[in-house]
Amino acid sequence: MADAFRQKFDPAIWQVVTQISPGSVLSYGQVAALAGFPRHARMVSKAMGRSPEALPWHRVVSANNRLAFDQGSESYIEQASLLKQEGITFKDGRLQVQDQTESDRESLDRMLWGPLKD
DNA sequence: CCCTTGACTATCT
DNA sequence: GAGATAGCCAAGG
Repeated sequence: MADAFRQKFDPAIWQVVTQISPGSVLSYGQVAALAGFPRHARMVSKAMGRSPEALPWHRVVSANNRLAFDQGSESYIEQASLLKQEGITFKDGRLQVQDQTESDRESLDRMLWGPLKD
């Protein structure tokens, strides 16, 4: 079937997105990679849309620290609104997030793959 | 099987 | 920084 891929991909994506802590964000590519599917950034959005549970989808943004939607669109406004509620501000369409993304990524690494040895 | 479509990204002008 | 270009890859026509 065509969903052979989804069956593994979707849950993995949801798992990662759910773990993003409030006030921080991850890029589509990072989510895909953390889920174990490098180079599947474009599939992330579709997987989120197929989630049966409500996900903090607004915490997933483009790699350039901008929202993936066109400014002014319904979705853009909604996502921006949700992010602002979490304390994230915007600088001329640019997402102003202090490298909280990094610490977030590290905690995800430990959570999903356990402590790493040096 | 070929072609088009994306809530993508990296790189080069 | 804005465009253009080229990879990327599953899905759907």
